[in-house]
Amino acid sequence: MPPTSQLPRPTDAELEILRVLWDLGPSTVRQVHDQLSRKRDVGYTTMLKLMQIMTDKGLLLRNESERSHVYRAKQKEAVTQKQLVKDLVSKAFGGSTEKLVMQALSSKKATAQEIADIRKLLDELEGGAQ
Amino acid sequence: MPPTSQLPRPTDAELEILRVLWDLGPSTVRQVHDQLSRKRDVGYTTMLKLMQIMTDKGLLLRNESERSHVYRAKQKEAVTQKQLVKDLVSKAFGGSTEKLVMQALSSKKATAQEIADIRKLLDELEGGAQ
DNA sequence: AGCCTTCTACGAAGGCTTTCGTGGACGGCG
DNA sequence: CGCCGTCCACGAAAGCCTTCGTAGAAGGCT
Repeated sequence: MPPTSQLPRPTDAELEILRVLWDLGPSTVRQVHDQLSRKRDVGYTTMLKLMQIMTDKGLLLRNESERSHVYRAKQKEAVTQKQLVKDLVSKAFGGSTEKLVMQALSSKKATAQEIADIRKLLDELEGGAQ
Repeated sequence: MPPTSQLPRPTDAELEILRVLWDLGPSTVRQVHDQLSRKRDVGYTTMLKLMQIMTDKGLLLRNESERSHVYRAKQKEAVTQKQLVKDLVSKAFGGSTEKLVMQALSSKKATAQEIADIRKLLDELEGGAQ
């Protein structure tokens, strides 16, 4: 409903739906349900209800011009991800993005390619900043 | 209660308490409440109830030998942080830690020092891996 | 002993999340 | 037209999160 204010953080189940919509693009409840029920046992009306609530919250947009309504994510994937990271940083890392990055990197073996990618990003950040 | 199984993900309010305990070390409800009520208006019994529930869940340990019970976090800060990052990576980044790191770095201006720290960590990772 | 303060315990309320069952509307088909 | 399958709307149930009111136990002080 609120078009201007900040959207609420999606719950786990909502995030699952968002990921399907980002992947498939605008979809009906049926399509989302078909996709999701491959991974998890979930009822059709459960999906429907969830997507209706998400529309009320402003997380999704709904096109009602066809009999089967077509839903799409209001925000792009990257925007939501950025929001979630920011939220986690503030709530679990005392606001330090660096700590989160260090924790993420040290907890997982990165490939040489990934390390190279991150180095490149660091170069760009350094170049752009100062 | 469950000593062996994986602890549940702390809620936002629980994380707030954990952060105080990691900071102060083992503390009474009174001490946690004093600390937290500087930032937020929160009742004493609310804190108490929350910390009792967290003890039931296994997030906290309680020493009852004194009249004022002394609570401490069961897991170290870094362990919980690692868990939270892993959870977010799997639920919002399709399992790609690299994507989370890129998203985190690009969304915040890092200082030269921070960039240097991260580079150092990358060096270590590379050295250790291959 | 009586009173005051501090603490834990208990329970309940209100809100949110997740799940479905049911029912009514719509459109196609025989 | 009447039936069937698909879809949306509604409401409710169960569980969890967060909050707090109240009561009882414990200890100190006079």
